[in-house]
Amino acid sequence: MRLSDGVEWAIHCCTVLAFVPPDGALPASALAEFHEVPPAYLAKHLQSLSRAGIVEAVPGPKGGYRLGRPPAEVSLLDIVLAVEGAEPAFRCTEIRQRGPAAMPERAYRLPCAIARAMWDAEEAWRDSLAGTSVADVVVSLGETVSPKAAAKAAAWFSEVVR
Amino acid sequence: MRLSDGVEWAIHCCTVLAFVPPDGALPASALAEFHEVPPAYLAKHLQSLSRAGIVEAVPGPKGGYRLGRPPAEVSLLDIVLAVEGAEPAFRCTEIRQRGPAAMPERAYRLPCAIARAMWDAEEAWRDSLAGTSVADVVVSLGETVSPKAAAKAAAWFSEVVR
DNA sequence: GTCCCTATACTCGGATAGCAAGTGTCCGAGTATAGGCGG
DNA sequence: CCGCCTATACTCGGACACTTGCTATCCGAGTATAGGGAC
Repeated sequence: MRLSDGVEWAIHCCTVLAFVPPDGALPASALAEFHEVPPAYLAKHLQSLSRAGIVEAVPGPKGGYRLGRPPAEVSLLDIVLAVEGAEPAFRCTEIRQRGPAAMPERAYRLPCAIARAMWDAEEAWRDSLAGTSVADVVVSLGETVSPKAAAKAAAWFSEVVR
Repeated sequence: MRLSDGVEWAIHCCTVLAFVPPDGALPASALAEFHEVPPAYLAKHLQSLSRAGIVEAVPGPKGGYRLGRPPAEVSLLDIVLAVEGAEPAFRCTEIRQRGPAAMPERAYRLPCAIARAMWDAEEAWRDSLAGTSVADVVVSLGETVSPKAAAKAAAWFSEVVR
């Protein structure tokens, strides 16, 4: 099991976009430069965020991206689902309904106990992600990043924000 | 993000193996037939379980697999880690250390707040899986499977177990 | 000097190749069994 | 008749092709801007 690298990039981008004023915008190229990742590939993931309404796209010159709603209302789960898709990681293929001990279909009204256990675990994972917002992450970053680093990032930010 | 199909197969196999007496064994071919999955590919996953000590392999004629320890001491997490590998799903590539706002390496002693949030969620997932044993699953199955289905499976089982 | 128009340059968006990991398969190494042989 | 030996057949174990999905990229559609021209 492996999460796409795009998830990490998308979350980092959202934390940066949290500092963009509501009428401003930050181009994808700037975000790619800031994180030193392939611009075209990052753009692909930003499009996923845009489709999900997490970020808002502004076309044309002076355009770019900004958050589609307040940082406190964007959970990490929203971002993960937008990038990775909403399908569950565990997919029950109902192998219990096959083989020499198989029964008529109506015998399988109740969900498979194994699938239920796996889905419960996945729900715990999603709950944890849903309980953390971009605003929370920004606060945590503010507590762990040194003032010098914050100043350096702020200086870069003021040059590329619009 | 997607879990391998082998995880589902491995868990189902362990629930079946829970019924094998301590001095008995069940060949991989029988497990493949019971679940109607490719025998060679299932064998690959059973080997992973064997390496992890979850199942015990008995070579030669009258050989096969049995659980390596009591069903109550085999958690779903053990199985998932054996099949999928122990690497975390989220991998922090430390992109915060790159780009125009990067700082000297010693500025990054504290772990990335984003990675920490992702790992916390993953820990919740693992805790949930660790809290469910094969014995628990067997009990749940006993409660949800119809008596007729159980009898049919038991009949098949008594013919292939050794 | 002011307003309007047009050409421009920059943005996002979807469609297109390349590669790695999961999927599926095969053949070889090892062992308990079953049968045959000798005592 | 009993014990030993050997050949057999069945098991697991690791090494080899193939396919799906992630990784990475490019080009086209749309828009606010900036400059030039007309009034």
